[in-house]
Amino acid sequence: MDVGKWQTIFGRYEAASFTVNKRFGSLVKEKLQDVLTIDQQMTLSYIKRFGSCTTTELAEAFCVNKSAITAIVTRLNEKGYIHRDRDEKDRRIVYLRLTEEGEKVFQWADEKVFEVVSPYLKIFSEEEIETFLKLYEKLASVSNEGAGEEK
Amino acid sequence: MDVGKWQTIFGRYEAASFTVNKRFGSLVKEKLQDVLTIDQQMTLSYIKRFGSCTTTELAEAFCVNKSAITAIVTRLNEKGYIHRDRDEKDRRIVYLRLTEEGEKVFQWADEKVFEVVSPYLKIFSEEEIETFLKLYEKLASVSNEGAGEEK
DNA sequence: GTGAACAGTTCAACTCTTGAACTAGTTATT
DNA sequence: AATAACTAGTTCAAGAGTTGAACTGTTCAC
Repeated sequence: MDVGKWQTIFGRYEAASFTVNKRFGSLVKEKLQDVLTIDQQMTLSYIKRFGSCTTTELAEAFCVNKSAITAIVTRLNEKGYIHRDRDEKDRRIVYLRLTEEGEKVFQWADEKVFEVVSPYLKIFSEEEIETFLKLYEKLASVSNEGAGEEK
Repeated sequence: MDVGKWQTIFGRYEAASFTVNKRFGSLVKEKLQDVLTIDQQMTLSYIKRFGSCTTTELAEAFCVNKSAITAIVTRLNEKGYIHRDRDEKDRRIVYLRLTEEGEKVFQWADEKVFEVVSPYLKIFSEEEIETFLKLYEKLASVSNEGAGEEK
């Protein structure tokens, strides 16, 4: 394939991801009202998935500085959704866990996001969605390689 | 398909888009250095695509309040990348256009974004990328329907 | 035991965002 | 023509997320 063709493909990808991200982002934000921001929801989601995790882990997953995570976690902690537990053996490490309240609000928020997004996924046939996800996951997987170097 | 299956699909979609967006976002940001933020780049890109546009148009496309656009445009204007031209007939309307400098910096930034993203797209076969884009564009298209109501 | 490395936090400065209040211009109504 | 209603855009205060530098504690290696 020549250069021009790749530019066309890039342009199409750019346009599609722009639209999907802005639209979904806006709908999700609206659904979560003043309870959680999108970043707060994603933070709870990540911690929930792994049971507990550290600031450093979150910073790597979110591709941001650790201080950005500290800020988000502090807000979630003030709202009573997250615990900060120091490791007994290595006292530098702080484990982040959901509180009871945090579990509840995460459940609620995840349901809301599902309600917003799933109707749009349901317009696809079972075969289409499988094909799409396989390719999207492939993209996610390669974009994740060589992840150690930056930040 | 039953509910559980849709939840699985939703989870897979959530995970893939999270990874791709965070990774690409981080790489693009790094490439654009202190010249442009991602939102500024997307704003220049949108204006470039349509030749000129208004604050209201941008706000709808980006799914944000008009005042958010005013802020971004003001910064781009201070940097000398954007003109504000009042419509002669309807003097409420302000047309936003790229300056010479704006055209140049957009060209540069678009090239940078292309350099970051295209290597990851190139791992797909021609058939795969076409299938993926068709489905992604379908998702973009349906997510864009019913766009008039909100905000 | 000292110095290097690491985990996490604090801080100032910036960008983006909202929502309310506002200016200025246009359209509709009577 | 005068008033009211609407529209385009801006300003402002407040809040969220981000960076990068400087900092506190803690652990590890020599």
